[in-house]
Amino acid sequence: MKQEQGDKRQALLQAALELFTEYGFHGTPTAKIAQQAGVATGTLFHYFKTKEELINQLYLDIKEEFRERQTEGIVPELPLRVKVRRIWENMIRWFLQNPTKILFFRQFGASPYITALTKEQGMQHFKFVMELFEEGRREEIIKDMPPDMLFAIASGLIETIGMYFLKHPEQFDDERFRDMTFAIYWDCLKR
Amino acid sequence: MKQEQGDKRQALLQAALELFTEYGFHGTPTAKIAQQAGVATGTLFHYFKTKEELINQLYLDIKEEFRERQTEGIVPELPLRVKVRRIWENMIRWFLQNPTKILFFRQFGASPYITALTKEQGMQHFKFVMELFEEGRREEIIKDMPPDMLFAIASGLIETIGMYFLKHPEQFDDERFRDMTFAIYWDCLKR
Amino acid sequence: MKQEQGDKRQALLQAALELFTEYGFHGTPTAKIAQQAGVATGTLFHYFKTKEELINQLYLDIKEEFRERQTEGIVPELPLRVKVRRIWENMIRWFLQNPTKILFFRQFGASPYITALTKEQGMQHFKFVMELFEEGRREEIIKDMPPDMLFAIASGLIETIGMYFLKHPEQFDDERFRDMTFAIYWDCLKR
Amino acid sequence: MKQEQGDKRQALLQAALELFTEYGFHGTPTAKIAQQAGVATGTLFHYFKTKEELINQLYLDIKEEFRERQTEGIVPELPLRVKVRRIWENMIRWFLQNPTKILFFRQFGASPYITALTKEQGMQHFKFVMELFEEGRREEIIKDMPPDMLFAIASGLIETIGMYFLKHPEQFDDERFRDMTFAIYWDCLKR
DNA sequence: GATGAATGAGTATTCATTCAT
DNA sequence: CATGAATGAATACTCATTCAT
Repeated sequence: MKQEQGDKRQALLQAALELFTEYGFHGTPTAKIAQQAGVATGTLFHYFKTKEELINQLYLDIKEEFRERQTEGIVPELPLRVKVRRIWENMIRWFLQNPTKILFFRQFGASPYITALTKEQGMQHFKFVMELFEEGRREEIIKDMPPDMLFAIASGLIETIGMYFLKHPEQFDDERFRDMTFAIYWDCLKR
Repeated sequence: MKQEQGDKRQALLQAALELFTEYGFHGTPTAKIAQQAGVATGTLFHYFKTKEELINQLYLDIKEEFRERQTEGIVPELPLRVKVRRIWENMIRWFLQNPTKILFFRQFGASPYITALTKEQGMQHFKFVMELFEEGRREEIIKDMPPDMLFAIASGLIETIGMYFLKHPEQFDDERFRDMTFAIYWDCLKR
Repeated sequence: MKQEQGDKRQALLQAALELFTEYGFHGTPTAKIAQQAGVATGTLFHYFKTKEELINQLYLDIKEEFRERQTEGIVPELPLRVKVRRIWENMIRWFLQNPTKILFFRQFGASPYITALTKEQGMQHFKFVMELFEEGRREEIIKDMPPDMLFAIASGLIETIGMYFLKHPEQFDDERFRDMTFAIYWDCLKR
Repeated sequence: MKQEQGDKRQALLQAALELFTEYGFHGTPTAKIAQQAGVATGTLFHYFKTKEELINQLYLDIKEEFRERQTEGIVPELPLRVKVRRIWENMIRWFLQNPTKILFFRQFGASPYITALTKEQGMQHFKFVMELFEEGRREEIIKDMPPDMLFAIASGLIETIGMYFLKHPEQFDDERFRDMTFAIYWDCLKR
């Protein structure tokens, strides 16, 4: 029984994620989230002060999970291009395994419900990649451009490619397509 | 007096655009749209059967305007790279002149309010560019990849770059930055 | 063309009758009445100051038509029972030929939309029958009871029988059923 | 405290009944029903999914109450005519004690708001009377006519008589009037 | 007379949130 | 901690009526 600590919280977040991506924030009443999570309506407000807090918490949780996955298998010794490729594959694979999560970002990344503070906190999760790019730039492997431009473009491109593979999952199993799309990504970044 | 034909409809669309990008669909009551457009609440429903129809109509209207601007100054004689560059600049410039319009797409492109039919109709507006890419691919100037992948990536990248310049408008006045960002775009596409 | 005088008024009343019996007063917008009558929305208000006036006018028009039909073929020489029978048949036949009209009364006879004044005016149309009953009472053919009780019961019973035949129109073609139901009616009235 | 179970539901039905008979369905906003019942506007929709459901529930509740009252004091040993008389008086008395309830049926029995299903369910409440009539018909006490005709006429007549006494309540205290009106009813039915 | 675009008050219903149990 | 009945502000949409043409 003790192992159920936080179970309800987690169930609420999961239910919210599924419903939000299918029906949108407004299309998803808190009562329905609670119902799908198998708890009473009041319980949601026990774990999250408001619906907005739930939304923002969900955003941060997903970002955090994303960050953890991103750097799996990365060791310092690897050459830059290999590191970038591995991170790239980590991200795309995570997208394909968690479609609702990337859809969540696509839909709500620009939503007024997500506060500026939350977005800023979410950004913290990408320090590692930004530093990697910066290193590449110093070594004249990566294009010489403002770091935030670089980051914006790289993130946007990954998301776009992820969305594409989400529609054509079978293509990702084909190494040629993986190489082709990574080539696009890399051509963008490299000098 | 006759010049006022459609004035109210236009005013409603404009008001909706501004309010939607600031407060979201749900955060914008129809009454507020009507008020800002300077018409009665009922009038909105005279022109658009539902709020959803207004939203979808707005989407299509903007896409159409976008399409018109996109191909300005393009003549058949120009070499492919020049055509692509010109279209690219047309698009970015239009973004900078119409920030609310690109924000509208960013926020609502994935919204469940925009119907699949509307999105499909919106796609029709990009035939010209798709054919241009196809031509480039046959001439072995542009990467050999599935056309929808190419299109998805190109559109995503343009939007990303547009969003970046929206945050740093002064950089777009500097030719070096324009060249640099177009180079990124072109590196993505070219063989 | 001159023969079309009043055509629109008549068309409006007819459209209103059909729509009211199908959807109720509230379920029938004036715009729909106008549309079905083939006139502009504003035109309705040219002929009837308000929707309520249209309703009340419709009520009176139908009552008047009913009154006209009621006494067809009645001549003073006939014995009382024969007169009553003939009136009875006139009424039932009119019901069967004008189902929407009797439905209109059933549905809206007690509606707050029909003003007291209208109902009183509608009553005037039944003087003839009331006098006939009174005469029968004096001649000790008809039960000795208060005239308004008699009239209420007789009217109620006719309507009930009319509604019954409306559901089973083929039975009215069978003389035995006509006799049977008239017998019920007459048993009510006669001493 | 537990005695308040269902109190709000009952209060809503009672308020609705009063307001509907006075102002009609359309003339009665749900907000007013809630207010008169002493509950919040949202509470109405907690107990009844829609206004229409409230209306139909009210219809069935009244029918059910009517049925319960109808057969009070009826024991099998009584002769048929006495049973019919007692039922008749039960019904008229109930009408006089519950004027809004009979008015409700008069006004809304034919309303499109009351669904066919509801009307059918309401019919179930009259099995007892229908069987009684059927028995009388077999014993050749009651006229030989189709059962639904008999039932329609008997119900219509009771309602008409009830409405009459509602307008002249003092007459019902006079035994002669009770006898007279029952005689009319019975003359209709008996052979 | 006839039109139909425009009006804006009115209404059913939803839903985030509270709180007594 | 958990419940779910109760709340009432908020909102999309309707519709009788007006009036400039």
